[in-house]
Amino acid sequence: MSTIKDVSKHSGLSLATISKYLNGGNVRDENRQRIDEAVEALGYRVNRNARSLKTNRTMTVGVVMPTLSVPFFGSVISALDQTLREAGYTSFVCSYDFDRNLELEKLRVLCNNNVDGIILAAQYVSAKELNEIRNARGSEMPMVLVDRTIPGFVCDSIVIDNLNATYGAVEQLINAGHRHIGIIVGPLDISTANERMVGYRRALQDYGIHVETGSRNSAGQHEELIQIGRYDFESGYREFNNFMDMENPPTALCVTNYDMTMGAVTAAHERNIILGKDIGFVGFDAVDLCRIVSPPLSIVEQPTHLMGQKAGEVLLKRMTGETLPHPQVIRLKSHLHNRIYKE
Amino acid sequence: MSTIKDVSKHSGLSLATISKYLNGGNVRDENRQRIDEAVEALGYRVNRNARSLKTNRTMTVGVVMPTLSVPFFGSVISALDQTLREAGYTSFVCSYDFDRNLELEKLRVLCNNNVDGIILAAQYVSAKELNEIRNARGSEMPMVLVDRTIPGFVCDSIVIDNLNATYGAVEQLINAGHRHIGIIVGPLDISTANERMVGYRRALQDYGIHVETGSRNSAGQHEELIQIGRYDFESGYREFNNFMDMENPPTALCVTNYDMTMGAVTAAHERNIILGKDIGFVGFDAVDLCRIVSPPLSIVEQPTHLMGQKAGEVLLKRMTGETLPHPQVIRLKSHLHNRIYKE
DNA sequence: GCACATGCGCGAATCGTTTCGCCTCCACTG
DNA sequence: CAGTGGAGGCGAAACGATTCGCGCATGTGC
Repeated sequence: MSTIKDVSKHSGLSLATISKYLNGGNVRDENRQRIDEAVEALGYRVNRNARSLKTNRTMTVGVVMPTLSVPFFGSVISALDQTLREAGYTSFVCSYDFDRNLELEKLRVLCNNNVDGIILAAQYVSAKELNEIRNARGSEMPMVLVDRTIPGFVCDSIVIDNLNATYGAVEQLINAGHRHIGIIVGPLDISTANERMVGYRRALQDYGIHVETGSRNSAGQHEELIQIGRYDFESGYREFNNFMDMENPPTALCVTNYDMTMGAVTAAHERNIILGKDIGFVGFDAVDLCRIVSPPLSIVEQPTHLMGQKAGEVLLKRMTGETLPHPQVIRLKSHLHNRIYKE
Repeated sequence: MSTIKDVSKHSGLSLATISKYLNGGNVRDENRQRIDEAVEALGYRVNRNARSLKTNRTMTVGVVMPTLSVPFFGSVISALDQTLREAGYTSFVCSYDFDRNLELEKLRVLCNNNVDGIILAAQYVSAKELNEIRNARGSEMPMVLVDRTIPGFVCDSIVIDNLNATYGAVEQLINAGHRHIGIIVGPLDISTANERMVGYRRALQDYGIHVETGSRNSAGQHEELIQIGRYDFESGYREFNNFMDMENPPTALCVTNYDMTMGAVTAAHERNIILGKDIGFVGFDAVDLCRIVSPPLSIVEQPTHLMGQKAGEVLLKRMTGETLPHPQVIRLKSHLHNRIYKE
């Protein structure tokens, strides 16, 4: 592999001159040609490791996500990547596959590999650990959280207005006449899941529906209308069935992410329950799905593309050292596709 | 940020000794402790750029995929990552979003960033370009193709036995009594798509069904039973409708990837055509989906996990310089979930 | 024709590691 | 007790780039 020294020899110019030219500096026209020719002849390409060692910048960004098997994150990443690429950065994506240790490991490896910034959809990692990671190098690593925030960790974040998302969904169900409404949320230690639950509670409250919901069945057991799943297919499937097996099942249901929506729809299908007709239903994210099933589903769609774009923009500002007012938290509105069932 | 020199000063030992210990060498017990203590006290972490500059290895692998919004690739990546991680490598994923230029760019950037190996699901890039990229550095960059091969590019590959996948699917349709069978394939310059078409043709041939299929409509136009889509939702949607609008539409259909299957199912739904009942149907990949729709769909499931794992294993062997017999092409069997429609 | 500003080119130091070859020291053997 | 061998430590030279400060031309204004 040829180095800048070879280019120097081939062109008869000094290292400094070559380097300067290669980094956008001015050289005499004659020398410009000689360098170009030498580079071409030798097939020279800069060694990024050497450059990074010297400059302390890699022009790469690490993206850490809980999984890559869900369209939601794929779509965020796509927009993110495009925004960063336009500014000359390359993004490297890692998934931690919902594994706590892996999440930490990936973050550490990225820092060590000297990315210039990190985009993170955090799940298990604590504020303490994040602070440690962010300051592992001399200066503070630029970082932007997406989709989820970590309580106690002060950081730029791009999130959905989750509260209003479920508020709107539940409100719609109430307007359709429902009073006994169930919800399947994700693990409450994920901020997103928690906020969605709060939105649900508040909607009920505002409409004067008793929130400490659930009734008691004939055995006197409390029948809880807030079920906590794990954001996966099985949770949606299982909790849907649990709801329907209650003595006094809800007449409407809100399911708050993609996989759980898929699970719930599957369970409904197996029980011959027609969503939207037999019970009220609002799902999340599965926009494709709502074109397929019949009747169409009401779905909350999240602005994944915008989210990725904003995250990229904020990170870019931080990386170029632009002084921003304290951590920015951008809250994006989701969109409720409201399909009303008609006979 | 502290360096190995600081550790040296703090511990009173030489650079060479520290480095040796940090890389698994033996030092006296007493020194071991002093180094550990110094590292801890200073929060020292090796600078990977410097290390890579010296060793010419990064312990990272680049993974290049056409998209991250499809579960198929997410699942391959997950298995891949796990396999590589167990061997001490970190994988960085890039998507080229079905963009030809981006595909090239991502590959080049990865090579320049000095990954130790590359996993690629190639689409537009030519054998010539790939050879160039593979040899851009002094030695040949270890590389494994997944899911797709590039004609003329000699390389380890892990692919599906696509021919038998569609052969089996079509055979099943034939056994169910169909004779006028359509197929929606992907762009024929993707090896995978091409092979799937060949499997379709061969099945028809073997069962003595005229292959240069399609009939003529009343206007004398040829009605083609092989439709070429672009592996996306819209293609599936559009081509399904085209088939159904024919004067003499096929009585059964095979759709050969995830997105197109989704598109076709959606179109069928909108036309009130019940797949499996009104027309024979076999889709690809959408395993979740077939639990949802009614009646269940017949689906070809690809062994994504195994594919990722094998790809990782082969790449590891190449990277560690293990001499393998000439390029290995591993062909994995897919699995046909055969759901027979009963009244 | 002279002094001065300006634009370019160059030498050399530096980034943080690894590694080669040599040296020291100690324990063991005969 | 001298000789030997092996383990572990050390100094110094890389790896391939960037960059600081200096010096040499060339061009400008008087």
